[in-house]
Amino acid sequence: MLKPITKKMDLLETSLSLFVDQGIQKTSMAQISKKSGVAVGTIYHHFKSKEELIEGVYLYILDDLGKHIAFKEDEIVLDFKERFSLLWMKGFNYYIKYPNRFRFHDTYSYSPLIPNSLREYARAFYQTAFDFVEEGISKKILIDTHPVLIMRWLYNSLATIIQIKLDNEFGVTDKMVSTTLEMTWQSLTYKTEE
Amino acid sequence: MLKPITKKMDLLETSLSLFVDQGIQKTSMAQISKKSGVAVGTIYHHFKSKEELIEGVYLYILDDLGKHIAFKEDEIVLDFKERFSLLWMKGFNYYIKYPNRFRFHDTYSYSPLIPNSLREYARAFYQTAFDFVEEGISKKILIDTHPVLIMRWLYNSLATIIQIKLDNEFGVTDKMVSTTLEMTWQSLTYKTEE
Amino acid sequence: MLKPITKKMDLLETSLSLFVDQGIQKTSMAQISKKSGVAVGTIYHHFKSKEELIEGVYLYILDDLGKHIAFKEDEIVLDFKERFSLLWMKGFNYYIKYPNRFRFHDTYSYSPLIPNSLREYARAFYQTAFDFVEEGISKKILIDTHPVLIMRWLYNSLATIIQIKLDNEFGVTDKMVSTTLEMTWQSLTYKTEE
Amino acid sequence: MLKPITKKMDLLETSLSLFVDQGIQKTSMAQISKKSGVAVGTIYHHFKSKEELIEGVYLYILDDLGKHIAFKEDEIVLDFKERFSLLWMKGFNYYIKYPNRFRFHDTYSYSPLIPNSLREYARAFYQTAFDFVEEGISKKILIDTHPVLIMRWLYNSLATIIQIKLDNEFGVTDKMVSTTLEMTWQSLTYKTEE
DNA sequence: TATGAATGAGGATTCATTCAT
DNA sequence: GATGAATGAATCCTCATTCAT
Repeated sequence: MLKPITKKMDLLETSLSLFVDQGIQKTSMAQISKKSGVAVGTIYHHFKSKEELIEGVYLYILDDLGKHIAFKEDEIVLDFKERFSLLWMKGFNYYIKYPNRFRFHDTYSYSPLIPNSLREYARAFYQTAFDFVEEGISKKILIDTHPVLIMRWLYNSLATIIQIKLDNEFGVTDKMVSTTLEMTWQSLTYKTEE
Repeated sequence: MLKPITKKMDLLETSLSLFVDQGIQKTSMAQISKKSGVAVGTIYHHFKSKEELIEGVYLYILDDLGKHIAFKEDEIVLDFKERFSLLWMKGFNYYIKYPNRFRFHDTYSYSPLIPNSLREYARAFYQTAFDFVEEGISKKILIDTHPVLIMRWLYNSLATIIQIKLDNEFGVTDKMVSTTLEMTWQSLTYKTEE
Repeated sequence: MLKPITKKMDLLETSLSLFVDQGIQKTSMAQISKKSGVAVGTIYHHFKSKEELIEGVYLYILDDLGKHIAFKEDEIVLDFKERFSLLWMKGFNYYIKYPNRFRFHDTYSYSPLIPNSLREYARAFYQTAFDFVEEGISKKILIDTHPVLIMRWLYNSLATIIQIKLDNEFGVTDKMVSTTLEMTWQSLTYKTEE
Repeated sequence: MLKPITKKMDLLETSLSLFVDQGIQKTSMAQISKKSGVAVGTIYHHFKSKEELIEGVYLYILDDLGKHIAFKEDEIVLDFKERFSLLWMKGFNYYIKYPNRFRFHDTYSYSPLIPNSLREYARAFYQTAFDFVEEGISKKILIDTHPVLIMRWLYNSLATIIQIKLDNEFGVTDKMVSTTLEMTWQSLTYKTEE
């Protein structure tokens, strides 16, 4: 009963890995078939087309990311800054744990290969994070600017340090990670004194 | 005598526009030929392969961006914060003026379609900006962290507001732009509490 | 179960015929596809590239020739001259029966289109004939010279009369064929004057 | 005044060398232009088309070969066997001196790339050799068979030993060369005693 | 004559998708 | 569901030839 789910997951993981390494279009269905050990015809039982497979990968990552960063019950009670740091670190840890997923998001989120309809879906998906941001603004903890700006700023702040870590140009220390988090916090909150 | 340069530029501009609209791989040489009015064979006189054409587009943008953001003589004398704002705004204005160039950089800089050798080249190219960042750090104006982190942070701060503006989700006001610049400055200059 | 073999054979025969009539390079995969009734893509299922198809044709002929000229059990007991004539006539009959195969061998065996690795293979393949030649030399029936010289001489003697017959310049009589065989034998067995 | 002739010769030699190394069709006019240092357009001043260039190479070799093997005045007086050996050795020496010319003849004489009209021409060209062969037959020195058979036999006997020498499989000694000549003579002349 | 940029038809090859088993 | 051979449109690229300079 779990077989089909596993096979679908296998396909998603294999595709993700090939997409990230070679680019989506340079990855042929035959290649995915070969690497995953699933016959070409069988892939088409699970995904109607290559496009649907790409979307599948996109949604799969989005969905899983959502599960990982959602606040648990005991976390909801934390104060805003604590939850802010927690959210950021959860995102960070998730992407570091699954580098391919980060690469995929970072490369294809704005590419023409991802239909706009999916991006709409993603927006809805980020609602929790959105609510969190609006809570910060209304509590006058976060600066008063457009929530979308803050959302993107958050993602890009994460992306900055993760890109560096994955590029592996030099060792990224925990210090640098916490510095980046601090930079993000500093940039989004009011300075109390001159 | 300027003819060939013009033709090459035409090809670069046409390619850029198609690459950004449809994706690099979905853009065929035949399409570029048709839209640019240059025969396929002629494209191959100027660029040995599609790959070289892609690289050409990448380098062309990089080069031109460099010219636009370089400090002029009378700007060198400005104090650090002024030059910081100037540099950021130059980048912002450049990308807003040439949205396709931003889209191209933003989508393909880290894609497998751009060979690593080119990224090396880009790194050397950004040397000026790099020197500027290091000046800030050594003068204790910018926080003491890895210059590469600051460089990427700068690019991503620009990217954040430009993405929003180009996505045209809602009007981006000058206020939001200056807020973003201010966020960037704040994040890079905060004082650690003693 | 024999289907795929048949299809591969069809492709080989069609290719052979086109290669011989128009030259290998002037024969396009599209032409082979059309004449054989096999889709272009399907050809590439059986042969990874045009080059491999060419090699396939070469090896196919070589292999079949080998089967035809091998001595049967009751032939091994014949004396040397009888086996010599038999071998030569088998070669002659084979090539006359399959003129395209002769044309192919004669035109492309030494062309740059056939990789040297294949020629190595062919050499190994001719081992039987080689052994036969060496038997003749060691029995002092054939003149004492390099076996390779004799091997090529044999092939070229065959080629001479077949070329004429296929060029159809004039009727080639059985008499001429036996004369050519006799010439070959004479040239390889003459007695040096003491 | 000799310039154009030289340039034309350069082109012929360059083409010959490329044709032999890579095959005629894989050799592009651009390649010939590059290797010879003659602009593409200029090649077309000397040869109306690639086909004419190929024919030019063919005829150039044929012509030069003719000059080299023609009997000089003092050679005409030699007896038949002496002239026979002389002719054969002239052919041998010529091809060994110009291996590419041999390779070209050997590969393309019967290829579809050489139009039949040229072969007709070649036949006329070989008239001298033809006359010589007929002299031998009518004098009852050469065996009484079709002169064309003897002509081809002669060429193939030469080809045998030259192929081996050029293939460089092993050292070809003078002894082997004279053996091959002797084989040729033995095969074409009557045996006086049983 | 000499040049080489420009042309575009034609060639080899790939690949998403289908379908009979 | 699973398979993978078969398909042919579409892609990148080559190249003989022309022509303006």
